[in-house]
Amino acid sequence: MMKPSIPKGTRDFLPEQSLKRAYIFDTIKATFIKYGFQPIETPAMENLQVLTGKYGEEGDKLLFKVLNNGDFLSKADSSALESKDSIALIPSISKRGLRYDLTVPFARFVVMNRNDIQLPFKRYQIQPVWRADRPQKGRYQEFYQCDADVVGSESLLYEAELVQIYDEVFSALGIEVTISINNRKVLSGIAEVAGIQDKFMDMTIAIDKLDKIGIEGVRNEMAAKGIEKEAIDTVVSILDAGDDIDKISEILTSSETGMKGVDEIKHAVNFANITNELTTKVQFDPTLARGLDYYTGCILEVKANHVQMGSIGGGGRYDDLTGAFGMDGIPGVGISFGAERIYDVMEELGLFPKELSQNKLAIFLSNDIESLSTAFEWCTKLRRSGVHVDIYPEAAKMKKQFKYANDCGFTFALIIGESERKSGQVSVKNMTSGDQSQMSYDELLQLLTAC
RNA sequence: GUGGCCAUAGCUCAGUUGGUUAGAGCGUCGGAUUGUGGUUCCGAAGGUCGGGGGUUCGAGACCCCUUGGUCACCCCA
Repeated sequence: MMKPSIPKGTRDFLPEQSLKRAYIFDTIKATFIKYGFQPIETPAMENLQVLTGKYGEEGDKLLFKVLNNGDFLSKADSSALESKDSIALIPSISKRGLRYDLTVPFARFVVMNRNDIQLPFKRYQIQPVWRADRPQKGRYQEFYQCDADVVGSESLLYEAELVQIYDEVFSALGIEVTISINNRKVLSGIAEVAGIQDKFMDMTIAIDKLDKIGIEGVRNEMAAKGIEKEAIDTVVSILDAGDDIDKISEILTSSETGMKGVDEIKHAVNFANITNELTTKVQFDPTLARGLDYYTGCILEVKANHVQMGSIGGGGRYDDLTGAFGMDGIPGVGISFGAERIYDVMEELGLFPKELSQNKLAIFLSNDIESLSTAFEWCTKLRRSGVHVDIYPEAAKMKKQFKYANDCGFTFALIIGESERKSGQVSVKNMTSGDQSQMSYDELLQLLTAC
Protein backbone atom coordinates (compact mmCIF):
# COMPACT_ATOMS: atom_id res chain seq x y z
CA MET A 1 0.00 0.00 0.00
CA MET A 2 1.42 3.35 -0.96
CA LYS A 3 1.66 6.15 1.54
CA PRO A 4 -0.62 8.96 0.35
CA SER A 5 0.92 12.35 -0.26
CA ILE A 6 0.37 15.53 -2.23
CA PRO A 7 2.93 17.41 -4.35
CA LYS A 8 5.10 19.84 -2.49
CA GLY A 9 3.82 23.35 -2.19
CA THR A 10 0.18 22.20 -2.52
CA ARG A 11 -2.41 21.84 0.23
CA ASP A 12 -5.68 20.19 1.17
CA PHE A 13 -8.29 22.42 2.76
CA LEU A 14 -10.55 21.22 5.55
CA PRO A 15 -14.17 22.45 5.58
CA GLU A 16 -13.40 25.26 7.99
CA GLN A 17 -10.52 26.47 5.82
CA SER A 18 -12.59 26.20 2.68
CA LEU A 19 -15.33 28.30 4.25
CA LYS A 20 -12.82 30.97 5.21
CA ARG A 21 -11.32 30.97 1.74
CA ALA A 22 -14.75 31.26 0.17
CA TYR A 23 -15.42 34.22 2.43
CA ILE A 24 -12.36 36.00 1.03
CA PHE A 25 -13.17 35.12 -2.57
CA ASP A 26 -16.80 36.17 -2.16
CA THR A 27 -15.84 39.52 -0.67
CA ILE A 28 -13.42 40.25 -3.50
CA LYS A 29 -15.81 39.04 -6.15
CA ALA A 30 -18.71 41.12 -4.85
CA THR A 31 -16.58 44.25 -5.04
CA PHE A 32 -15.35 43.44 -8.55
CA ILE A 33 -18.93 43.02 -9.68
CA LYS A 34 -20.01 46.25 -8.03
CA TYR A 35 -17.39 48.13 -10.04
CA GLY A 36 -18.63 46.65 -13.29
CA PHE A 37 -16.11 43.89 -13.87
CA GLN A 38 -17.28 40.74 -15.63
CA PRO A 39 -16.12 37.20 -14.99
CA ILE A 40 -14.13 35.10 -17.41
CA GLU A 41 -12.33 31.79 -17.09
CA THR A 42 -9.34 30.44 -18.96
CA PRO A 43 -7.84 26.93 -19.05
CA ALA A 44 -5.45 25.70 -16.39
CA MET A 45 -3.16 24.72 -19.25
CA GLU A 46 -1.97 27.07 -21.95
CA ASN A 47 0.13 26.28 -24.96
CA LEU A 48 3.67 26.66 -23.75
CA GLN A 49 4.57 29.24 -26.37
CA VAL A 50 1.89 31.53 -24.95
CA LEU A 51 3.65 31.48 -21.60
CA THR A 52 7.36 31.32 -22.35
CA GLY A 53 9.27 34.55 -22.55
CA LYS A 54 6.55 36.56 -20.82
CA TYR A 55 7.93 36.45 -17.31
CA GLY A 56 11.64 36.89 -17.90
CA GLU A 57 14.31 34.24 -17.72
CA GLU A 58 13.52 33.49 -14.08
CA GLY A 59 9.86 33.05 -14.89
CA ASP A 60 10.58 30.48 -17.60
CA LYS A 61 12.33 28.31 -15.04
CA LEU A 62 9.32 28.50 -12.73
CA LEU A 63 6.83 27.43 -15.40
CA PHE A 64 5.34 23.99 -14.92
CA LYS A 65 5.58 22.10 -18.20
CA VAL A 66 3.16 19.35 -19.05
CA LEU A 67 4.72 16.29 -20.65
CA ASN A 68 3.24 15.36 -24.02
CA ASN A 69 1.05 12.31 -24.13
CA GLY A 70 1.78 9.21 -26.11
CA ASP A 71 5.19 8.12 -27.29
CA PHE A 72 6.79 11.50 -26.60
CA LEU A 73 10.35 10.18 -26.54
CA SER A 74 10.27 9.03 -30.15
CA LYS A 75 9.52 12.60 -31.16
CA ALA A 76 12.07 14.15 -28.80
CA ASP A 77 14.94 16.24 -30.10
CA SER A 78 17.58 13.52 -30.16
CA SER A 79 20.62 15.77 -30.00
CA ALA A 80 19.24 17.62 -26.97
CA LEU A 81 18.39 14.28 -25.43
CA GLU A 82 21.84 12.88 -25.99
CA SER A 83 23.64 15.92 -24.64
CA LYS A 84 21.19 15.98 -21.70
CA ASP A 85 20.31 19.58 -22.46
CA SER A 86 17.01 19.85 -20.59
CA ILE A 87 16.11 23.35 -21.72
CA ALA A 88 16.70 22.55 -25.38
CA LEU A 89 14.72 19.34 -25.00
CA ILE A 90 11.58 20.96 -23.61
CA PRO A 91 9.97 22.20 -26.85
CA SER A 92 10.08 18.72 -28.37
CA ILE A 93 8.54 16.89 -25.40
CA SER A 94 6.19 19.51 -23.95
CA LYS A 95 3.73 21.66 -25.82
CA ARG A 96 1.62 22.76 -22.85
CA GLY A 97 2.27 24.41 -19.50
CA LEU A 98 0.31 25.37 -16.42
CA ARG A 99 -0.91 28.93 -16.09
CA TYR A 100 1.69 31.08 -14.27
CA ASP A 101 -0.52 34.09 -13.69
CA LEU A 102 -3.86 35.39 -14.94
CA THR A 103 -2.64 38.42 -16.85
CA VAL A 104 -0.87 36.76 -19.75
CA PRO A 105 -3.70 34.29 -20.37
CA PHE A 106 -6.03 37.29 -20.27
CA ALA A 107 -3.97 39.04 -22.94
CA ARG A 108 -4.23 35.92 -25.08
CA PHE A 109 -7.97 35.82 -24.36
CA VAL A 110 -8.45 39.42 -25.46
CA VAL A 111 -6.67 38.84 -28.75
CA MET A 112 -8.54 35.64 -29.52
CA ASN A 113 -11.95 36.96 -28.52
CA ARG A 114 -11.61 40.53 -29.68
CA ASN A 115 -14.76 40.37 -31.77
CA ASP A 116 -16.89 39.32 -28.82
CA ILE A 117 -15.87 41.90 -26.24
CA GLN A 118 -16.45 45.65 -26.01
CA LEU A 119 -13.59 48.00 -25.20
CA PRO A 120 -12.88 49.16 -22.59
CA PHE A 121 -13.30 45.60 -21.36
CA LYS A 122 -13.39 45.11 -17.59
CA ARG A 123 -12.86 41.54 -16.50
CA TYR A 124 -12.26 39.78 -13.23
CA GLN A 125 -10.89 36.29 -12.84
CA ILE A 126 -10.45 34.14 -9.74
CA GLN A 127 -8.54 30.97 -10.53
CA PRO A 128 -5.50 29.00 -9.38
CA VAL A 129 -2.06 29.51 -10.87
CA TRP A 130 1.08 27.36 -10.55
CA ARG A 131 4.72 28.20 -10.06
CA ALA A 132 7.60 25.77 -9.54
CA ASP A 133 9.04 28.02 -6.88
CA ARG A 134 10.56 26.64 -3.72
CA PRO A 135 7.82 26.92 -1.10
CA GLN A 136 8.25 29.10 1.96
CA LYS A 137 6.22 31.32 4.24
CA GLY A 138 3.20 32.59 2.33
CA ARG A 139 4.46 31.03 -0.88
CA TYR A 140 3.04 27.92 -2.51
CA GLN A 141 3.31 26.11 -5.85
CA GLU A 142 -0.43 26.21 -6.33
CA PHE A 143 -2.28 29.33 -5.28
CA TYR A 144 -5.21 31.48 -6.26
CA GLN A 145 -5.05 34.88 -7.81
CA CYS A 146 -7.98 37.27 -7.93
CA ASP A 147 -7.45 39.69 -10.77
CA ALA A 148 -9.34 42.64 -12.11
CA ASP A 149 -8.08 44.25 -15.31
CA VAL A 150 -9.35 46.79 -17.80
CA VAL A 151 -8.07 46.80 -21.35
CA GLY A 152 -8.69 49.31 -24.05
CA SER A 153 -8.39 52.62 -22.23
CA GLU A 154 -5.63 54.90 -21.01
CA SER A 155 -7.90 56.74 -18.60
CA LEU A 156 -6.45 57.26 -15.15
CA LEU A 157 -9.96 56.91 -13.86
CA TYR A 158 -9.34 53.18 -13.91
CA GLU A 159 -6.28 53.47 -11.70
CA ALA A 160 -8.56 55.34 -9.33
CA GLU A 161 -11.23 52.64 -9.45
CA LEU A 162 -8.68 49.96 -8.72
CA VAL A 163 -7.41 51.88 -5.70
CA GLN A 164 -11.00 52.20 -4.53
CA ILE A 165 -11.50 48.46 -4.95
CA TYR A 166 -8.44 47.74 -2.83
CA ASP A 167 -9.73 50.16 -0.23
CA GLU A 168 -13.18 48.63 -0.20
CA VAL A 169 -12.15 44.99 -0.11
CA PHE A 170 -9.60 45.34 2.66
CA SER A 171 -11.99 47.48 4.70
CA ALA A 172 -14.66 44.81 4.31
CA LEU A 173 -12.23 42.11 5.40
CA GLY A 174 -11.08 44.21 8.32
CA ILE A 175 -7.42 44.26 7.27
CA GLU A 176 -5.54 47.49 7.87
CA VAL A 177 -3.33 48.04 4.86
CA THR A 178 -1.10 50.56 3.19
CA ILE A 179 -1.45 51.05 -0.53
CA SER A 180 1.78 52.14 -2.14
CA ILE A 181 1.77 53.83 -5.51
CA ASN A 182 4.53 54.69 -7.92
CA ASN A 183 4.91 55.05 -11.64
CA ARG A 184 7.34 53.39 -13.97
CA LYS A 185 7.81 56.76 -15.65
CA VAL A 186 9.03 58.23 -12.38
CA LEU A 187 11.62 55.48 -12.24
CA SER A 188 12.57 56.20 -15.85
CA GLY A 189 12.87 59.84 -14.90
CA ILE A 190 15.22 59.01 -12.07
CA ALA A 191 17.40 56.94 -14.39
CA GLU A 192 17.31 59.76 -16.94
CA VAL A 193 18.33 62.45 -14.43
CA ALA A 194 21.12 60.19 -13.18
CA GLY A 195 22.17 59.49 -16.77
CA ILE A 196 21.83 55.73 -16.51
CA GLN A 197 18.91 54.89 -18.81
CA ASP A 198 20.87 51.89 -20.02
CA LYS A 199 20.98 50.51 -16.46
CA PHE A 200 17.30 51.09 -15.82
CA MET A 201 16.45 47.51 -14.82
CA ASP A 202 19.48 47.15 -12.56
CA MET A 203 18.68 50.42 -10.84
CA THR A 204 15.04 49.47 -10.44
CA ILE A 205 15.79 46.07 -8.94
CA ALA A 206 18.26 47.65 -6.53
CA ILE A 207 16.06 50.42 -5.19
CA ASP A 208 13.11 48.06 -4.91
CA LYS A 209 15.05 46.34 -2.13
CA LEU A 210 15.55 49.53 -0.12
CA ASP A 211 13.38 48.55 2.84
CA LYS A 212 15.10 45.18 2.99
CA ILE A 213 18.78 45.96 2.53
CA GLY A 214 18.95 49.65 3.46
CA ILE A 215 20.46 52.54 1.60
CA GLU A 216 24.02 51.14 1.79
CA GLY A 217 22.80 47.84 0.39
CA VAL A 218 21.22 49.68 -2.52
CA ARG A 219 24.46 51.55 -3.17
CA ASN A 220 26.44 48.30 -3.14
CA GLU A 221 23.98 46.57 -5.41
CA MET A 222 24.10 49.35 -7.98
CA ALA A 223 27.88 49.57 -7.77
CA ALA A 224 28.05 45.81 -8.35
CA LYS A 225 26.09 46.33 -11.55
CA GLY A 226 28.68 48.80 -12.77
CA ILE A 227 26.81 52.03 -12.09
CA GLU A 228 29.09 55.04 -11.56
CA LYS A 229 29.33 56.52 -8.09
CA GLU A 230 28.14 59.88 -9.34
CA ALA A 231 24.99 58.35 -10.75
CA ILE A 232 24.43 56.39 -7.55
CA ASP A 233 24.68 59.61 -5.54
CA THR A 234 22.07 61.18 -7.77
CA VAL A 235 19.68 58.25 -7.41
CA VAL A 236 20.13 58.14 -3.64
CA SER A 237 19.58 61.87 -3.31
CA ILE A 238 16.29 61.50 -5.14
CA LEU A 239 15.23 58.65 -2.91
CA ASP A 240 16.03 60.84 0.09
CA ALA A 241 12.97 62.86 -0.79
CA GLY A 242 10.96 59.85 0.41
CA ASP A 243 7.24 60.14 -0.09
CA ASP A 244 7.35 63.87 -0.81
CA ILE A 245 6.06 63.87 -4.35
CA ASP A 246 6.48 67.60 -4.86
CA LYS A 247 10.13 67.38 -3.99
CA ILE A 248 10.60 64.48 -6.40
CA SER A 249 8.75 66.51 -8.97
CA GLU A 250 11.22 69.38 -8.65
CA ILE A 251 14.17 67.07 -9.06
CA LEU A 252 12.68 65.45 -12.14
CA THR A 253 11.81 68.74 -13.88
CA SER A 254 14.35 68.08 -16.62
CA SER A 255 12.82 64.71 -17.46
CA GLU A 256 9.66 64.91 -19.47
CA THR A 257 8.88 61.25 -18.79
CA GLY A 258 9.47 61.65 -15.08
CA MET A 259 7.13 64.65 -14.91
CA LYS A 260 4.47 62.70 -16.73
CA GLY A 261 4.76 59.94 -14.16
CA VAL A 262 4.38 62.38 -11.29
CA ASP A 263 1.36 63.86 -12.98
CA GLU A 264 -0.24 60.45 -13.47
CA ILE A 265 0.19 59.55 -9.84
CA LYS A 266 -1.35 62.82 -8.67
CA HIS A 267 -4.31 62.41 -10.99
CA ALA A 268 -4.95 58.82 -10.04
CA VAL A 269 -4.79 59.51 -6.32
CA ASN A 270 -6.99 62.58 -6.58
CA PHE A 271 -9.54 60.66 -8.62
CA ALA A 272 -9.54 57.78 -6.15
CA ASN A 273 -10.19 60.15 -3.31
CA ILE A 274 -12.79 62.22 -5.10
CA THR A 275 -15.34 61.94 -2.29
CA ASN A 276 -12.70 61.95 0.45
CA GLU A 277 -13.93 58.64 1.70
CA LEU A 278 -10.94 56.35 1.34
CA THR A 279 -10.28 54.39 4.51
CA THR A 280 -6.80 53.41 3.46
CA LYS A 281 -3.79 55.60 3.14
CA VAL A 282 -2.42 55.76 -0.40
CA GLN A 283 1.25 56.42 -0.13
CA PHE A 284 3.63 57.54 -2.84
CA ASP A 285 6.74 55.39 -2.74
CA PRO A 286 9.47 56.14 -5.29
CA THR A 287 11.26 52.91 -4.41
CA LEU A 288 8.33 50.72 -5.41
CA ALA A 289 9.29 48.92 -8.61
CA ARG A 290 7.66 45.46 -8.77
CA GLY A 291 9.19 42.72 -10.81
CA LEU A 292 6.97 42.24 -13.81
CA ASP A 293 8.65 44.15 -16.55
CA TYR A 294 5.54 44.73 -18.63
CA TYR A 295 4.39 47.54 -16.36
CA THR A 296 4.78 50.95 -17.96
CA GLY A 297 2.70 53.40 -15.92
CA CYS A 298 1.30 53.43 -12.40
CA ILE A 299 2.33 50.60 -10.09
CA LEU A 300 0.35 49.60 -7.02
CA GLU A 301 1.24 47.41 -4.10
CA VAL A 302 -0.66 46.57 -0.93
CA LYS A 303 0.87 45.50 2.34
CA ALA A 304 -0.88 44.61 5.57
CA ASN A 305 0.02 46.77 8.55
CA HIS A 306 1.17 45.13 11.81
CA VAL A 307 2.11 41.85 10.11
CA GLN A 308 5.35 40.45 8.75
CA MET A 309 4.22 39.35 5.31
CA GLY A 310 5.07 40.17 1.73
CA SER A 311 2.64 42.09 -0.43
CA ILE A 312 -0.95 40.87 -0.40
CA GLY A 313 -1.85 42.62 -3.62
CA GLY A 314 -0.27 44.38 -6.52
CA GLY A 315 -0.89 45.70 -9.96
CA GLY A 316 -0.15 48.32 -12.50
CA ARG A 317 -0.57 49.68 -15.98
CA TYR A 318 0.85 48.15 -19.12
CA ASP A 319 0.81 49.87 -22.48
CA ASP A 320 1.07 46.88 -24.69
CA LEU A 321 0.45 43.46 -23.28
CA THR A 322 -1.38 42.09 -26.29
CA GLY A 323 1.42 43.10 -28.65
CA ALA A 324 3.13 39.78 -28.03
CA PHE A 325 0.04 38.14 -29.58
CA GLY A 326 -0.06 40.33 -32.64
CA MET A 327 -2.49 43.00 -31.51
CA ASP A 328 -0.78 46.30 -30.85
CA GLY A 329 -1.97 49.41 -29.12
CA ILE A 330 -4.22 47.92 -26.49
CA PRO A 331 -3.34 49.48 -23.13
CA GLY A 332 -4.51 48.05 -19.86
CA VAL A 333 -4.36 48.33 -16.13
CA GLY A 334 -5.05 45.74 -13.49
CA ILE A 335 -4.69 44.57 -9.92
CA SER A 336 -4.34 41.23 -8.22
CA PHE A 337 -5.25 40.00 -4.75
CA GLY A 338 -3.04 37.36 -3.17
CA ALA A 339 -5.78 35.29 -1.56
CA GLU A 340 -3.43 32.85 0.20
CA ARG A 341 -1.53 35.58 1.92
CA ILE A 342 -4.71 37.44 2.77
CA TYR A 343 -5.86 34.23 4.43
CA ASP A 344 -2.66 33.95 6.45
CA VAL A 345 -2.86 37.59 7.53
CA MET A 346 -6.49 37.24 8.60
CA GLU A 347 -5.71 34.07 10.51
CA GLU A 348 -2.80 35.73 12.25
CA LEU A 349 -4.87 38.75 13.25
CA GLY A 350 -7.99 36.74 14.08
CA LEU A 351 -10.16 38.59 11.58
CA PHE A 352 -12.45 35.81 10.35
CA PRO A 353 -16.07 36.11 11.53
CA LYS A 354 -16.97 33.41 14.04
CA GLU A 355 -20.20 32.45 12.24
CA LEU A 356 -18.20 31.01 9.34
CA SER A 357 -17.54 27.75 11.13
CA GLN A 358 -20.85 27.56 12.99
CA ASN A 359 -23.29 26.73 10.25
CA LYS A 360 -24.43 23.44 11.74
CA LEU A 361 -27.78 23.92 13.34
CA ALA A 362 -29.59 20.67 14.05
CA ILE A 363 -29.41 16.92 13.49
CA PHE A 364 -32.00 14.19 13.91
CA LEU A 365 -31.04 11.16 16.00
CA SER A 366 -33.24 8.12 16.06
CA ASN A 367 -33.61 5.20 18.38
CA ASP A 368 -34.89 2.42 16.13
CA ILE A 369 -35.49 1.70 12.48
CA GLU A 370 -39.08 2.92 12.50
CA SER A 371 -38.04 6.15 14.24
CA LEU A 372 -35.32 6.66 11.64
CA SER A 373 -38.03 6.67 9.01
CA THR A 374 -40.11 9.19 10.96
CA ALA A 375 -37.03 11.32 11.56
CA PHE A 376 -36.21 11.34 7.86
CA GLU A 377 -39.78 12.35 7.07
CA TRP A 378 -39.57 15.32 9.46
CA CYS A 379 -36.11 16.15 8.22
CA THR A 380 -37.27 16.20 4.61
CA LYS A 381 -40.26 18.40 5.44
CA LEU A 382 -38.05 20.85 7.32
CA ARG A 383 -35.59 21.04 4.45
CA ARG A 384 -38.42 21.75 2.02
CA SER A 385 -39.35 24.63 4.32
CA GLY A 386 -35.84 25.98 3.88
CA VAL A 387 -34.41 24.88 7.22
CA HIS A 388 -30.80 23.79 7.44
CA VAL A 389 -31.01 20.40 9.13
CA ASP A 390 -29.26 17.03 9.01
CA ILE A 391 -29.95 13.45 10.08
CA TYR A 392 -27.83 10.62 11.44
CA PRO A 393 -28.11 7.85 8.84
CA GLU A 394 -28.78 4.87 11.08
CA ALA A 395 -30.38 3.99 14.39
CA ALA A 396 -27.02 3.43 16.06
CA LYS A 397 -26.33 3.59 19.77
CA MET A 398 -27.49 6.87 21.24
CA LYS A 399 -24.06 7.42 22.73
CA LYS A 400 -22.48 7.21 19.31
CA GLN A 401 -25.06 9.49 17.71
CA PHE A 402 -24.73 12.11 20.43
CA LYS A 403 -20.99 12.03 20.18
CA TYR A 404 -21.24 12.61 16.45
CA ALA A 405 -23.64 15.52 17.00
CA ASN A 406 -21.27 16.97 19.56
CA ASP A 407 -18.08 16.50 17.53
CA CYS A 408 -19.65 18.04 14.44
CA GLY A 409 -20.70 21.08 16.44
CA PHE A 410 -24.47 20.86 16.03
CA THR A 411 -26.44 23.26 18.22
CA PHE A 412 -29.51 21.02 18.55
CA ALA A 413 -29.95 17.27 18.72
CA LEU A 414 -33.48 16.23 17.66
CA ILE A 415 -34.31 12.85 19.14
CA ILE A 416 -37.02 10.58 17.84
CA GLY A 417 -37.77 7.25 19.51
CA GLU A 418 -40.76 5.15 20.36
CA SER A 419 -42.17 7.58 22.95
CA GLU A 420 -41.77 10.55 20.59
CA ARG A 421 -43.56 8.68 17.84
CA LYS A 422 -46.47 7.97 20.19
CA SER A 423 -46.72 11.57 21.42
CA GLY A 424 -46.05 13.07 18.00
CA GLN A 425 -43.45 15.30 19.58
CA VAL A 426 -39.70 15.47 19.18
CA SER A 427 -37.19 15.76 22.02
CA VAL A 428 -34.99 18.75 21.36
CA LYS A 429 -31.71 18.96 23.19
CA ASN A 430 -29.63 22.10 23.21
CA MET A 431 -26.09 20.76 22.95
CA THR A 432 -24.56 23.85 24.46
CA SER A 433 -26.71 24.21 27.57
CA GLY A 434 -27.73 20.59 27.88
CA ASP A 435 -31.41 21.58 28.24
CA GLN A 436 -33.91 19.23 26.70
CA SER A 437 -37.60 19.69 25.96
CA GLN A 438 -40.44 18.24 23.88
CA MET A 439 -42.04 20.07 21.02
CA SER A 440 -44.39 19.59 18.10
CA TYR A 441 -43.34 19.80 14.45
CA ASP A 442 -44.65 23.34 14.16
CA GLU A 443 -42.82 24.44 17.28
CA LEU A 444 -39.63 22.86 15.96
CA LEU A 445 -40.03 24.55 12.59
CA GLN A 446 -40.47 27.86 14.37
CA LEU A 447 -37.40 27.31 16.55
CA LEU A 448 -35.11 26.36 13.69
CA THR A 449 -36.38 29.05 11.37
CA ALA A 450 -35.67 31.68 14.01
CA CYS A 451 -32.05 30.56 14.32
C1' G B 1 18.40 27.51 -8.64
C1' U B 2 21.81 28.38 -3.69
C1' G B 3 22.27 27.79 1.69
C1' G B 4 20.66 26.76 7.17
C1' C B 5 17.44 23.87 10.38
C1' C B 6 14.06 19.72 10.85
C1' A B 7 11.54 14.58 9.96
C1' U B 8 9.92 9.15 16.07
C1' A B 9 1.96 6.61 16.97
C1' G B 10 -3.68 10.16 13.82
C1' C B 11 -1.60 15.11 16.41
C1' U B 12 2.24 17.58 19.73
C1' C B 13 6.68 15.83 21.31
C1' A B 14 10.43 12.76 24.89
C1' G B 15 14.14 9.06 23.83
C1' U B 16 21.21 9.72 28.08
C1' U B 17 28.68 9.08 25.17
C1' G B 18 25.43 4.14 19.97
C1' G B 19 23.33 -0.96 24.17
C1' U B 20 17.54 -5.42 26.39
C1' U B 21 11.03 -5.53 24.13
C1' A B 22 11.02 2.75 21.37
C1' G B 23 7.72 6.07 25.53
C1' A B 24 4.24 10.22 27.29
C1' G B 25 0.17 13.62 26.65
C1' C B 26 -3.86 14.48 23.49
C1' G B 27 -6.94 11.99 20.00
C1' U B 28 -9.27 7.14 18.37
C1' C B 29 -11.88 2.59 19.75
C1' G B 30 -14.28 -0.51 23.69
C1' G B 31 -16.42 -0.70 28.68
C1' A B 32 -18.52 1.58 33.41
C1' U B 33 -23.89 3.93 31.10
C1' U B 34 -29.04 -1.41 26.03
C1' G B 35 -32.44 6.61 25.15
C1' U B 36 -27.93 11.23 26.00
C1' G B 37 -22.63 14.01 23.90
C1' G B 38 -19.33 17.51 26.14
C1' U B 39 -16.92 16.03 32.56
C1' U B 40 -14.92 11.38 35.35
C1' C B 41 -12.94 6.26 35.88
C1' C B 42 -11.10 1.48 33.62
C1' G B 43 -9.12 -0.98 29.36
C1' A B 44 -7.35 -1.65 24.26
C1' A B 45 -5.55 -0.76 19.53
C1' G B 46 -2.13 2.09 17.09
C1' G B 47 5.34 2.51 14.94
C1' U B 48 8.92 -0.74 8.25
C1' C B 49 11.65 5.74 13.97
C1' G B 50 10.28 9.73 6.06
C1' G B 51 12.90 6.34 2.14
C1' G B 52 17.65 3.98 0.45
C1' G B 53 22.67 2.77 1.38
C1' G B 54 26.95 2.67 4.78
C1' U B 55 29.95 2.37 9.63
C1' U B 56 29.39 -1.12 13.91
C1' C B 57 29.08 -7.15 17.63
C1' G B 58 24.84 -3.67 17.97
C1' A B 59 21.90 2.44 14.79
C1' G B 60 15.83 6.05 16.28
C1' A B 61 20.82 8.19 17.49
C1' C B 62 26.87 8.42 13.61
C1' C B 63 28.15 9.13 7.89
C1' C B 64 26.44 9.55 2.61
C1' C B 65 22.41 9.88 -0.83
C1' U B 66 17.24 10.86 -1.54
C1' U B 67 12.19 12.70 -0.58
C1' G B 68 9.31 16.06 2.09
C1' G B 69 8.64 20.26 5.57
C1' U B 70 10.46 24.94 7.24
C1' C B 71 13.39 29.49 7.05
C1' A B 72 16.59 32.85 4.32
C1' C B 73 18.58 34.33 -0.66
C1' C B 74 17.07 34.88 -5.97
C1' C B 75 12.35 35.99 -7.51
C1' C B 76 7.47 36.73 -6.28
C1' A B 77 1.26 36.66 -4.62
